[in-house]
Amino acid sequence: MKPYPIVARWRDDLYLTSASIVDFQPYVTNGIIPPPANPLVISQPCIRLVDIANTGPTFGRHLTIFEMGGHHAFNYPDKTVYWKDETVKFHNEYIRKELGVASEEVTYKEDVWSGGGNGGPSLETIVGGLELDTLVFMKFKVEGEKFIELPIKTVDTGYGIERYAWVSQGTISGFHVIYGEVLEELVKMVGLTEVDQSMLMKAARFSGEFSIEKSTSRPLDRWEGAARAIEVGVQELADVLKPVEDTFAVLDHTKSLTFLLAEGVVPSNVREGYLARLLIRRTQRKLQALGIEDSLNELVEMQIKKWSRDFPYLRIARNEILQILKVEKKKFQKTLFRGNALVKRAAKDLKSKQKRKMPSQMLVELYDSHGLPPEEVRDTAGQEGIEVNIPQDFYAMIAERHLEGEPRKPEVDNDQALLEDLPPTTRLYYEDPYLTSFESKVLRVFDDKKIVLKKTAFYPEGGGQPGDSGHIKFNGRTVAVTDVQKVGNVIVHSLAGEPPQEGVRIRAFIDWNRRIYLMRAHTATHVVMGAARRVLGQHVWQTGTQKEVEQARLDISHYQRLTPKEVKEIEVLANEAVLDAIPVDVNWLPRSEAEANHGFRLYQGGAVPGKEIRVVKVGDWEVEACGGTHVKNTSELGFIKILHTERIQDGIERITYSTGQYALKAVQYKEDLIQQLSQTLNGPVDKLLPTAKHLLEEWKTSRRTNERLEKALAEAMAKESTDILQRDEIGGFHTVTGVVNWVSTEQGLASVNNELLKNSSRTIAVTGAIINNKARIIVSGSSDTISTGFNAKEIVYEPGEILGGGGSGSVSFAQAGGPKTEKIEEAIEAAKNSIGKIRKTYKRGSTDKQSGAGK
RNA sequence: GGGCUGGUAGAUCAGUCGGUAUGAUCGCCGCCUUCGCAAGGCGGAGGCCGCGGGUUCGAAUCCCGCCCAGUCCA
Repeated sequence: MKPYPIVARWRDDLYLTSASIVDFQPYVTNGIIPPPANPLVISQPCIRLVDIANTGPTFGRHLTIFEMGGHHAFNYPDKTVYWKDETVKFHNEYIRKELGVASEEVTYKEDVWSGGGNGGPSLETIVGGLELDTLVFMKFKVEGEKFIELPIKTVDTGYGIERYAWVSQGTISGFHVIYGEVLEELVKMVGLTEVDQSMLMKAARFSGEFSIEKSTSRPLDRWEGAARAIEVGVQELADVLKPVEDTFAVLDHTKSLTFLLAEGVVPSNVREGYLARLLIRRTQRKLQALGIEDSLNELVEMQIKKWSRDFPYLRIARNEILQILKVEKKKFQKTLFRGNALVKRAAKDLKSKQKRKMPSQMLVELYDSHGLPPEEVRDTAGQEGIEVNIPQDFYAMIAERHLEGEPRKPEVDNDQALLEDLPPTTRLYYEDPYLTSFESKVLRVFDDKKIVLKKTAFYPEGGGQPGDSGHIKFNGRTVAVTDVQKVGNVIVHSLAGEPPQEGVRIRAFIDWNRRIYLMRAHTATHVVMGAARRVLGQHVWQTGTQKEVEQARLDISHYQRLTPKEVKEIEVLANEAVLDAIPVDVNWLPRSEAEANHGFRLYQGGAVPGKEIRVVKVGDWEVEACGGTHVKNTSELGFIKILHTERIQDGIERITYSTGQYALKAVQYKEDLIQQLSQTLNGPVDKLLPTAKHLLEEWKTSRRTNERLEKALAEAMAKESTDILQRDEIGGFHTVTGVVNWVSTEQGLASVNNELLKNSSRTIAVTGAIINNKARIIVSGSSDTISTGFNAKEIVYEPGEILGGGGSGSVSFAQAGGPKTEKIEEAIEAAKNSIGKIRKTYKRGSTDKQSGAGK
């Protein structure tokens, strides 16, 4: 068999292909479709990120990307291909006769294997201390504690292809044999040639002990044994091994990235895109440690060159891969730049509080919210003299923050059991999507309002297309159909009135205007998808859709915000497809035939269940597996108008559009807006932009002018002795009080106060004004007043109450206000009275202090 | 899909208890200095405090919604 893609698009329970058997789950292993061959052999590229920390340290025992050789046999109750004994026999023959391994060097270790809901006996085979493969005999379905025997028993073998190569060639590390010339090139770039080769050779014999254990508290422990055995210091050994480990890891990660990006995985903060981002950032950090931080693209190019001999599609995707990496690297640099500035500020803040250590909670926060690895934080904070201890359970602390809020399970559909005895409903909407009315018999009535018909043209909700609505007629009555759902193979109609009896014949009518627009929306989605891929590239995949009558939306993977230019190009191309009047063909094909003819691009809408797949083909424009109803020809869409785009996640763009009359309506709506704008601004449509700019400029200028004028007036008022304001001597203060009726803003009134204080160092200013139909007064005092017991905040409480509001502020500056504008003079008088009482308060205050009563 | 940050001058960011944005640094403009440049000194311009609601006498600040950006987890 040819290998399957590395992104498991045909499954909704996995992002990536992690084993060769994944290719055949669940349809072959559950007996829904026959295997493409039986028995079969495959070498399947797989990605697993669970061992990412040890990829590098263990010299090749752990990898994130590897090929799993599998020979599989699917044993049916009536036909056995081969099982345990033959499998072991075949394996043993291969090892001994083909590879020439001596019998006594092969160890078989028996165990019980379970995973992914299946289980059975297994054998691990070990040669020269290295586990080479696992032979699994899947015969149980695992449900909790129970093992239930499966009708189809599958031989699931996994041969570690890279491990075979390593063992058979006896190189220092697995990476030497996997990457050959790419490794040599990288070693040159890093400058590792000066590394003590003999020490590396000696140490390699102990590389099985080098794995990073989560519990290890001291980072050098894992090299302890090797260092003792070859009689060097552990630090000396670590200095040699650290860059070697990083070099190995970089080789592995860049290969993983090459395969992931080639299959259209776009780096993102969600789903498999996040895995790609994780790999890029990890690789980038290692490249930095090795001192070759600018060589990511160069390395990936080398990987493309090497692996496209076996996987030619890598070469086709070359330009897109490199472009995506470039964009992603820039994003990472920006994040780091921003983050390090943040760490520096945090460190300075800690220093100012006389703290020398960074609390671990801060470290967690920096990683979780800002993506800063703890090591990076330690380095940056260290430069500011702040000590950072990375807790042993750092990542557990992160995990803890994400524990709350388990994803809620979808509600269990109880209807299914109720309807199990019914035959599958005949789906007239597939036979003729243009059928608007039909006759049928009522097979089942339940829940007082739900009915099942023998056959129906009502489309049940699915694939982002809402269910149809309409009505049924029987016994001279008419009842509306409000919702249509698929339950198993049966279609359930919800009614808005009293349902017919079981067995009654009814006549049904579909709300056709609604349905035809849902069909247009659905076909338009395929057309826009095809256009988007042509404009943006092969990495564009559909990640979700929703169709409505007036508009539909399509979410696609893309690594950058869509530019208005790209959106226009997509719109133009989509409408070209409409003008070209492309026929839409629908065919039911066996799963393997559909995959063979059209590739895994079929699964745009996610995994599709079933033995046969409904393939919707819009000429050469777009082919997708799809269960929706479609128009016969793209010309029926009339016109596609993209309404807007948004970024719903990093790496996912949402495009919203309308078809036909609704598209026209959208254009007309925008035209109306422009007309209204033109009337409001009193300018011709084609001069709207300069008019608006001009207006905005003018507004800004006049606002500034106003501010300046108010300030100048305030200054003038403070200097001149006008009779607007009243000047008194109260309780030893100069007071300036009164209503300033020409100010229009809080700032204006404040600057008047500010200017008044400049008269002397013992001035108290109380000014009021009507601002926005509310009374407002400000009380402030100049420098000496505060030390003599003046507190603006206290003065302002009473006036605030008088005005029907409140007041507060600081010791030297306070504001009060309220809706009772007619009482503004009264409020100012109250403030003056309070000022008169200050001295008393002050004296009493000091008396209290002497008597020791405190406040 | 869920969690967590952030959005204030051209850039990076302060802004405490809701009460005048005397905002800071860099950059920009002018002047001084110089044959000229850089550096330095002095002065200046530059803000719908992301958008829309709400609470309040009063919101950059509190509450709700939206938009934009970042990040972690599955």
